Amino acid sequence: MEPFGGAPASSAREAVYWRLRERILSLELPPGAALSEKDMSLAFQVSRTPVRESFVRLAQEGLVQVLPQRGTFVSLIDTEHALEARFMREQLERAVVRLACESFPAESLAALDTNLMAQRSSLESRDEKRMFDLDEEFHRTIFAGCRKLNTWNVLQQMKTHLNRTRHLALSPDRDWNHLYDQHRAIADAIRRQDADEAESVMRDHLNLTVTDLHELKRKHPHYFK
Amino acid sequence: MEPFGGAPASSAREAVYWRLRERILSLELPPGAALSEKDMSLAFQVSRTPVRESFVRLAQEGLVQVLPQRGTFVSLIDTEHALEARFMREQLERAVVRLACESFPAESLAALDTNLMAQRSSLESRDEKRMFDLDEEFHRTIFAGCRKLNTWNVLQQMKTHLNRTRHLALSPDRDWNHLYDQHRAIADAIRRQDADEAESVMRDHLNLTVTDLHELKRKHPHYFK
DNA sequence: ACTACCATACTACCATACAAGTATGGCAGC
DNA sequence: GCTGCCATACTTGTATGGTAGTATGGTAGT
Repeated sequence: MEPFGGAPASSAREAVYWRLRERILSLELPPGAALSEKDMSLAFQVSRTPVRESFVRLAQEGLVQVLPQRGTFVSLIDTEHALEARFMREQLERAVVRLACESFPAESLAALDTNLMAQRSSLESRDEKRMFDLDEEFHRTIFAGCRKLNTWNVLQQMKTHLNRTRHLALSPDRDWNHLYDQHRAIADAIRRQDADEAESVMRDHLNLTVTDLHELKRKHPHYFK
Repeated sequence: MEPFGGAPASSAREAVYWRLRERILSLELPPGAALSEKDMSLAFQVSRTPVRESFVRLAQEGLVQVLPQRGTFVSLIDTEHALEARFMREQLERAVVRLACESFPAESLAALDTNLMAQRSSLESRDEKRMFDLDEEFHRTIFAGCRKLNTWNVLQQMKTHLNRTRHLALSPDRDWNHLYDQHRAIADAIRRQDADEAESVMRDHLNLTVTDLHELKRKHPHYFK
């Protein structure tokens, strides 16, 4: 089997789930699009059963909406939900970086330094994709050092709605240099155990990348709830 | 159909899901217990399909663990996960109550007052169950007034692991009088827009009800991971 | 007594058939 | 032309049979 490639699949259900999730988050399947168990089972060359079970998972994450006897649709982007995801992230990142200033394992601090060097490198080579991944990894490392990885994972799941808006954003070319400087400042503050400074920089850092959701909603009204 | 009652069910899948969830959270199905599609379908008088789909949902919530070709088991309580749920709740409640002090609709404030009166009433009648529900409702009202209901719902889901420990706890008879006083103090602080006071009381309030998870783990080692 | 093997009885996974509710297009009647 | 009804082609929901992998207990061989 496995007529399609590139998905981390141990079973047909997992394969379908991850493929659908990827297509939804990338807007390849836009909000409001009709999915159908039959069509998907044909497209993925599996029976309706694993497709249905993927729908159950996606519905629980709020990525699709199942209307009994009517159809299954990619859910519209919930602006309120996305805004609250942003709120939760800011509050929790600020709290965690304060924790990091109280106690942070040396190896995690070293990981931050290694990450920063890699950031500098990809900054020079203008590798935006890599810069983006290193950004995520940087923040994740802080959570890991505070033994708050479950919290990080919850945030990741909350961000799904927000992630879909990224592909809509006018992509105002983030100022990666500034982001890098802030990352350095955060790592330094953790090393100096300066909680106030760390939290302050983190707050500014997170508010630097916000996109105007209401403007996006105005530009793409049919994608939003 | 519907040979069992008391479950909010529009479909067999929903019915099985809620019934199972309830039994897991109440420890009627203890951590580690083996479930099986066949047994559950017999017990609930439905086919294996809705049972399987319930398992998918429960697995995504972390309440059960599906081992392919081996079995499905009620997951052990993850102490780390429960502790982080507590952490997230404290941080977010503190942040939200600060928000409430900046701006809070009059009707929500009235709802808090009404709730407090009901608390006083159930305090005198020693109605612990009702007191517990009013406690939840009080906190939920604060989130609602700040338009952070999604955040509240995320917290509720995070708390599932923590909820299972409540039935294990030696139930040291909460000091409902003290909790009531704190609720009053929080509502007053919101009314006076005193953010520092509100956050401070909220912090103490949340830390009042913590149970020692590590001691529970020592007493019931086979229930924990 | 101990070990390796194998039949058997499980398990979850998947495909398929059937049931039941819903939207839609055409047609009869007005 | 317009309205109401109904056949039909959808949709998801449920039941069931077969497949493949896994744990287990008994047995033959050492």
